Amino acid sequence: MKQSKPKLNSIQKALVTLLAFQEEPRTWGVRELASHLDLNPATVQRILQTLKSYRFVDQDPLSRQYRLGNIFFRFLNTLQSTYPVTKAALPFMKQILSQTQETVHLNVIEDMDRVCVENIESPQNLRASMPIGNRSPLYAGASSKCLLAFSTDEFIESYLSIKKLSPVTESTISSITRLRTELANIREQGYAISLGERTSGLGSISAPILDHKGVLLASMSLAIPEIRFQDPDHQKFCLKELCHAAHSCSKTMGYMG
Amino acid sequence: MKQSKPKLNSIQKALVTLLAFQEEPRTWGVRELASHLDLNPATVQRILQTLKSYRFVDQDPLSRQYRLGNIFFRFLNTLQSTYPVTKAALPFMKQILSQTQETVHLNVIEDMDRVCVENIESPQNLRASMPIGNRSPLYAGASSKCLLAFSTDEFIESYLSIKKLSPVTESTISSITRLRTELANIREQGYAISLGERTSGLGSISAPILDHKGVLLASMSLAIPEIRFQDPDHQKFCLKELCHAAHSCSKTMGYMG
DNA sequence: AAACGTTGTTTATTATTATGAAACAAACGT
DNA sequence: ACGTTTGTTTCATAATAATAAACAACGTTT
Repeated sequence: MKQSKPKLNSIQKALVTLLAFQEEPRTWGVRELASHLDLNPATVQRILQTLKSYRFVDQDPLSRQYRLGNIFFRFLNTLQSTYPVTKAALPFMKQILSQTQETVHLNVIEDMDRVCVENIESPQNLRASMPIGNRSPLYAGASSKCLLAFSTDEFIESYLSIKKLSPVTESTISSITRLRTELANIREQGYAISLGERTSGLGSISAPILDHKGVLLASMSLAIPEIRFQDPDHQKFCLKELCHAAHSCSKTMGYMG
Repeated sequence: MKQSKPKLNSIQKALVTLLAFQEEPRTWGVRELASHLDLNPATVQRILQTLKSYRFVDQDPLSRQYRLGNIFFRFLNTLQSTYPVTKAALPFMKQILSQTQETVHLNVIEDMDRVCVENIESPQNLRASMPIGNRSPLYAGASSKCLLAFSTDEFIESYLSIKKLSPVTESTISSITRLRTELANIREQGYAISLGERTSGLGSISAPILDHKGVLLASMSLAIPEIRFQDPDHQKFCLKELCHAAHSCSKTMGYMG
């Protein structure tokens, strides 16, 4: 439910309509969606028809309900070739996988959240999963904290002033002062570590990828099941390899630290 | 360059603008894009500003050029949870991976092309890659041919009447009559096999996933480097496991063959 | 340095365009 | 057979987007 009337133009209405499909329920009827967005059903109807004709949405012939069109799968291709980080990081990620045998993933900040933009899953039977598109708040998990820690001070401050630290699991950091010292630590040591902050039983190590100006581009991370995460030798090895790879990748992006 | 004036409304113009980012070059200036789409620069300017405010596009602060916004990464998440096939197929794909150690991928038809919607890469050093969003024509490669073979006759006919069989590699099928007999074969035996039709040195096996009405939902495929593909035992084993898994998945989707 | 040719962006007017209440049609549940 | 819901279409009206032209900010060339 949108509050009041912010007077959207037709394109904005179309985009808001598309965004609605990211929420639950992920299929909508015309009137249902119209009242959710506080728009006229006829308007939503016409918008959906237009979106449908360009395959941005699909309509189930039976239920007549609308859902997101799989044209979006195609944009993924474009994204990955448009963003230089992803392409640059992939070989390093493969290298880490073959060395550590753990799930590697790459994350960026998108609208004050962490979003996974690339991944390679561990071949082991017990492995962590981290699908592309996966999202979490910037205070939960190593990848998230690493991204936040290496952001600009302005961003960190605005983030901390806006966001409430609502716990994701029982291990999630819930105090702002604890988060601040944690971020300082991460900047100091150059990597982030967490266990079960986002998913219970899942450990994670993360290091930043920086560009020629030292500006944060992404975080490269390993997601490791707790049972292997708690083996000190394995953790130490993973940490060393990850930091090395992330640093090499940063150098590829022009960073000279 | 668009021909003539099909009189698009504003939403259509916005969608066409988004679609332009799938083409090369993948970053656009306002005037450049305007002349490409045969639209007024001011119009494109306003559209881009709107798209930018919703993060459907990003603007490079330095070059002022526009590129696709990584909000699209998020839609991927939604897609994969919206389409029941993807969710249903994943466990079977993992199973095949652990049995065959080869890259598994899932494909659907999108606007007369094959598009990869899910994948798990082989852990081996020599492995085939098949990223999500990857696209190919429906006549090149096992996954593509399998999708086409199990489509409706109407679709096949309209496809063959519209598309030209332009070779992707030197092994690509380039004769319509040969393609027809190939499709009949695939329907007969229930799976498709190819070697180097889309990528030289890459073999592929594919089987369809059907719903309760026997309608095609997707094709599940193995992508195998030629050196292992040409081991008859390995190929036979992969084929058996893939067909078994695809059939089990079809049953999950309600198919009773 | 000055003139030029590019950009991206803004402005103001006109006419096209989207809008929304109501009507319609089809499906479902009772 | 009824009422209720759905998706969809209609059409007069009002709001919106389109357009050409001007503006501002760079780079390059003269």
